[in-house]
Amino acid sequence: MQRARGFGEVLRARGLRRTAQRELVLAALADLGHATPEDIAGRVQRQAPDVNLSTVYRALDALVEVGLVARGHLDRAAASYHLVEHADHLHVLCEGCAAMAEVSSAEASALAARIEELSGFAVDVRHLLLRGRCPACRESPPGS
Amino acid sequence: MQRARGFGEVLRARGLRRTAQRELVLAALADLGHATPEDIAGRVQRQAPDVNLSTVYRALDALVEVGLVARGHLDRAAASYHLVEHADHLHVLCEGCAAMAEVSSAEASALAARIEELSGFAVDVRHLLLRGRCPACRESPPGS
DNA sequence: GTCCGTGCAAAGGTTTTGCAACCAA
DNA sequence: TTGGTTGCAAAACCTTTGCACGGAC
Repeated sequence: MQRARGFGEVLRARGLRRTAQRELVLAALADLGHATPEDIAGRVQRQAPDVNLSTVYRALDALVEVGLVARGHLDRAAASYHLVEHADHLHVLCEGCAAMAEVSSAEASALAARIEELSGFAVDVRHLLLRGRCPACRESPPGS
Repeated sequence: MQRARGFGEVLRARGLRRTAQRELVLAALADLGHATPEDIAGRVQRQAPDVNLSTVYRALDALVEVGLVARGHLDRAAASYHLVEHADHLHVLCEGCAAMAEVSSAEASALAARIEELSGFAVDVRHLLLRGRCPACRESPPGS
């Protein structure tokens, strides 16, 4: 697992520690792509049943803080996490059926540049989650 | 208040009713711009103290359903709502200091067109919420 | 009169926190 | 040894739901 290289240093540089639980969370994310904390906990617990859900939350916070993991919001209820290195594409979630499409984040770089020009804000388009309707659901609008 | 014109019809067309509470929620959103359900309830309760928070949630659901209000997510904890008619610009939230910039949503139309071309998904860029760092916070990165 | 909407209170689901034991450095 | 990390359980938090009453149409 090459990804683990550097992992310890990144954490230590912020006074955080490398632990088995945090590695398992990272491995689960590599497996799952996008996942909620509960998904991740389920995956982690297949290897280490004693890992607590709150540990997963804390591990995710730590990993987001050091920049290895990004957080998104799929819906009102549950947060969604994914590896930053997996985020070379932006995601489009269908509001009708929850299907997900992926588009190269390069497509958004022009927008990011324009926003920076206009507002001075640096936008990170690698972690962009857009909402829309997939081809199938476009034919059956929300208020039907 | 011109906005209220048509409000009743829009609701009735879906078998919903025009009520004082729903008008107050709409007025609160017009006042506040972006707001969480709790913000809205607070604003509404200045005029009508008996309006319950759960009524605000239900009113927001109804208004989202008829297309007058849009829902976003500012952070993990609380949902954010705003008037659709107020959504002719996309929002950029600073992850450092929570400052918000607004950019014409026309800037994103090229991206939306490209995504549709690539994936078939219709993306609604009027309600886009981006995350980034404002000019001031860019100088003090998250892990400092 | 009918049926939707409301207030209240209770439940639901997600996330956070306090604390003692544990472990990485 | 030191101080961050974990598991457990309880709490906090946001949101939804059941029910009887009230109001829109």
